Amino acid sequence: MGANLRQVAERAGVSVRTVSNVVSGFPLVAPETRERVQRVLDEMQYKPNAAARHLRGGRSGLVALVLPEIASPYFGELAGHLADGAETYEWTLLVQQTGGDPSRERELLDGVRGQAVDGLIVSPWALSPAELTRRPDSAPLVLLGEQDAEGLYDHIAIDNVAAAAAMTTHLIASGRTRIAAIGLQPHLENGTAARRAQGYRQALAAAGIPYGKELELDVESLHRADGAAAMHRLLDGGARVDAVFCFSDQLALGAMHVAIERGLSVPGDIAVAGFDDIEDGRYANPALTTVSPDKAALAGAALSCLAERVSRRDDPPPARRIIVPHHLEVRGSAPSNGGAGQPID
Amino acid sequence: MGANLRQVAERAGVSVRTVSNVVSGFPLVAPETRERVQRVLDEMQYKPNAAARHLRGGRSGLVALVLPEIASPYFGELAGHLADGAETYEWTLLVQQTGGDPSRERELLDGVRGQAVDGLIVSPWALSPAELTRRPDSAPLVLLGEQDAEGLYDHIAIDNVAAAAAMTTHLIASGRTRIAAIGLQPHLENGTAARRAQGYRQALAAAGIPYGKELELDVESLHRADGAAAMHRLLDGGARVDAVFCFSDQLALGAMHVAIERGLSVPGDIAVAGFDDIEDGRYANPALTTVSPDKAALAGAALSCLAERVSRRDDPPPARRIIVPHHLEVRGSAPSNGGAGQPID
DNA sequence: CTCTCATATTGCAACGTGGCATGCCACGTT
DNA sequence: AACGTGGCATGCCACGTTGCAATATGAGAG
Repeated sequence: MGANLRQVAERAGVSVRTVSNVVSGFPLVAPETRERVQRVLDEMQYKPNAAARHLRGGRSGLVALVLPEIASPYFGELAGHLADGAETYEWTLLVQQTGGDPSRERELLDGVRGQAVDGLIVSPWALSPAELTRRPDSAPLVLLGEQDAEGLYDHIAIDNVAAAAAMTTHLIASGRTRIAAIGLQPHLENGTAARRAQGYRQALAAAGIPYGKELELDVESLHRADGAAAMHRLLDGGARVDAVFCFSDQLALGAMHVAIERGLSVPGDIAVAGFDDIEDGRYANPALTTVSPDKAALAGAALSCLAERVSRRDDPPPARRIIVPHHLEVRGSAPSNGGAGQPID
Repeated sequence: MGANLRQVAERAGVSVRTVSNVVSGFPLVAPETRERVQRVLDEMQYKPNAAARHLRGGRSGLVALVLPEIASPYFGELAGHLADGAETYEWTLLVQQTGGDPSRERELLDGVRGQAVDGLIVSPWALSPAELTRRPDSAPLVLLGEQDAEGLYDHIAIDNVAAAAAMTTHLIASGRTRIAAIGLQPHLENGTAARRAQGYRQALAAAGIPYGKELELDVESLHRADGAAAMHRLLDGGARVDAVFCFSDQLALGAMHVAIERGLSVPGDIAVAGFDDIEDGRYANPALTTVSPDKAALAGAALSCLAERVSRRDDPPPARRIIVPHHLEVRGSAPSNGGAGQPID
């Protein structure tokens, strides 16, 4: 077990307080005292007790990451950036999965581990803006993803409408006209899918291409299996289609798998585009064209926002809406130049 | 902020101790007192203070997961199982990435966040067994993956030798004879790659197929890019090859991507097999044949081992070696029946 | 030689909880 | 009536740390 301040103080022949001063770098300590105490600290391998510090100072050094599931590649990559970045602030990242369960989301928002965290980074799934407001005042919180909770919390996201429109425009420019969308989630209020759908429709409208229900497919969640199932529905439905824009890479990989399994050529018969730029997509066959959000920037902004909010708890700044850059990553599954064959019936 | 015991006690007209007794379910409390106190607790939304409990009781309710990187799909899926399972023990999972850096691994083993965790679940990368022993006595630890630290710590793993042999035998049975291996890591001492290589060679030897250096490819790490690079080296080397067994799914996906990019048919010209059964492989094109470890069992065993070790800190049980089941997941990239064309030169 | 000031060190208290020992009361027994 | 018993409630303390205020020491100025 590590030694505590009292034991070090005894051995060094000074008071506990002085040892504490040395440890915390308080300037008013005589150089020789500091040196002697430091030697004893090293000798006894003193490690500050986190529990005591937390109790005394109210800071735990923990930040909770609340998300639907860590096994999802997008969240995994994001968590990686967050865990790395957290070190800058001397924070440790703690993972809380909600599994998309609203009651669990609510519970975690109210208090993760008995308020023992300095802040929360939350990626909401099922909770509506209204429910987010019903939160008892506890640890600071930043939201990942655009929310309609404008003015209540900081939220960090890319411009989903613009990104979806850009991707749709890219598909149109490459010669596609029958572009389906997979990934609408009408039963959810978190707004992300709705925004992507909005960008998709905007771009179609701008190009004078009609859009409608038969090319818009709902999904329950964003797993590959959902994308696969949606693709089956789409192809079974008999609608003419020469491109599919999926609102996540996982959906896209599922959809593309089914397309190929059913004998279609990608991108020859049908182009496939995704959203998120997860590592899998880069090495898929063909490689997946996708919207690439700057995940490092997303993580960095979330952390710096949270840090500011933690340091100014008495005088909280107004909630901010931070837009992080994104770009299109054009790869084989939906290349720029045609590559399109005839739309299939 | 949440109310504390003292405030609740005042409001309820009892002592702090009695409130504490109610909270902790101590039996010697009169039913009516209990009820009254409980009502006040609910009213004031009392939430126990984790820092104080930790300081008093020495339990933090935190378990650290120490791994190379959370963004890696295998670890992401594992972390998901661990985070779910941790709830059974009222633990919260905390993520520490080492990035494969030995000094960082050492540092984290010595003390995560100032000993503030109840235990550690560690997936070592670069540390040798010898270095693992040089650990100051602190929080209990279980290792993921087979280690040569026999007798020192619990370690939970699948039988890597048997699994690799089984996959190699499967490839042989499907008619392949020139089977390359991608994923050896001679510079690492953690032993996992070495064990898989051992199983691979055993199976080849058992089938009377010679093996040698020109079909065994080293990698620096286990990313898709490493698999891709190795595949380029293999194909550029000009060796005849009709199958590739990669020691991780990520390597396999990278390798398969390159094979297809370079115009080979998978599995026609070359079969590809992986290891880990990550979700990506299931939806790859073609779907990836792989060794599937029972990740839920792995996570469950790690947690239950750790829990036992935590509860018996004074009387620690001997270190155990737990083998978790695995099975072959045969899919399109290396099917059972031939599908093999001629080996390429 | 004393007063002041800056530097250096210290003791006390408190953060919220739970273990321990003890106090108190009512009731039943001798 | 005195005593024992068991149910219930409470006060004190310690866990390790740090903020605050107070004190000790030495140097320099008047």
